[in-house]
Amino acid sequence: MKDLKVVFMGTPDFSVPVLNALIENTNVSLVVCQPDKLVGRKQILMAPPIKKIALEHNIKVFQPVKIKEDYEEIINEQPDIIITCAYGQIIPKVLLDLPQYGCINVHASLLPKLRGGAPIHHALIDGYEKTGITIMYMAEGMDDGDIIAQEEYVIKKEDNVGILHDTLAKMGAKLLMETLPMIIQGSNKRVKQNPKEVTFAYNIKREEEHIDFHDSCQNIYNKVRGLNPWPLANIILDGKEVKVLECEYKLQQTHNIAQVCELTKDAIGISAQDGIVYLKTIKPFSKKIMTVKDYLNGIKKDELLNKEVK
RNA sequence: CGCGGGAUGGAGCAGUCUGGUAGCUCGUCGGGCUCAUAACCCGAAGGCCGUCGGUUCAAAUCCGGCUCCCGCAA
Repeated sequence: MKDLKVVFMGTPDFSVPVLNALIENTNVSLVVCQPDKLVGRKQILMAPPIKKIALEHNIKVFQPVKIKEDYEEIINEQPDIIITCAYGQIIPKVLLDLPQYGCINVHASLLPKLRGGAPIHHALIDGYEKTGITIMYMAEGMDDGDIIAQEEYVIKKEDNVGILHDTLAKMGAKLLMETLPMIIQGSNKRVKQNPKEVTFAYNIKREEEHIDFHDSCQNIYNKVRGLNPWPLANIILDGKEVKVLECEYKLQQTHNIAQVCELTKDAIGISAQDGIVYLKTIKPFSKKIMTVKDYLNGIKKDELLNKEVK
């Protein structure tokens, strides 16, 4: 496959293993990613992870603001195949029809489940038992193209976004490499998505990061791990925003929902709809991430008990 | 100059307004109690209070410069 001329389109860390695998096994002639972004308090211009990899390998980089209007450079490249993975923009039809082997996407879910930009987060937040990787042909709609191959991953209780992200990223690179030869030979499967099974995984909105303790323990637990390590679930504790990184829970009868109902040596217990959620690792306002054990060392416990949590 | 929070033994904090002995909850080490312990009791070590300068008889504390960390907004 060394002579296969590939245009790769991707942006964040998730697409790094895929790009690395492609660089190793094919001829990646152009990398397309989102423009550099201003990040942080100091508004430093940061290049996407994919761009750094490309530059290290002396591969051309193209960063159109709107791929919909600005795609000449890709057409001029005359790729045999276009491979995308978490690129972040809808690819125009002109490009979909361009390469002889088509446009292939690596998506982090078992399509047609979890179409959209945040499939890893939603797999956890929405309580899926399994998720995985889909290799697919791209179509004009969002993640609605025909499926070529899938690999399943059974979600473990202790998984969070960080673990799932890294696992699926590697799985995606591996599955793509296994599937690619078949695509070139034309021996691959091609299955339409069942419209009845479609679910969506839209990007996380700010208000979705907040925990409502009137919810069930299981849902709260899923939200906490489904937002860790980024962007983190938050609560208002004693009037200040606190981010929650890790928690446990115990199902039992509760009254006075959304109150600090129990303080142990290393956890803050908050009553939820069907039990108590124990905060284990948090990030208090303006502070660094710390265990609740450390946090409790620095406060007066009587003042926290029975406080309302929003 | 976008808005705000912060820096104090190894950890998390109080003390700063109102200048005058370095405090609290842990951890560590030693000893005791106990069948035993992450429990309890006794004891110890460990700090240039972020940094540089100023005011003062005296600065963690007041004034000014700087560095670094965190959240929001983008």
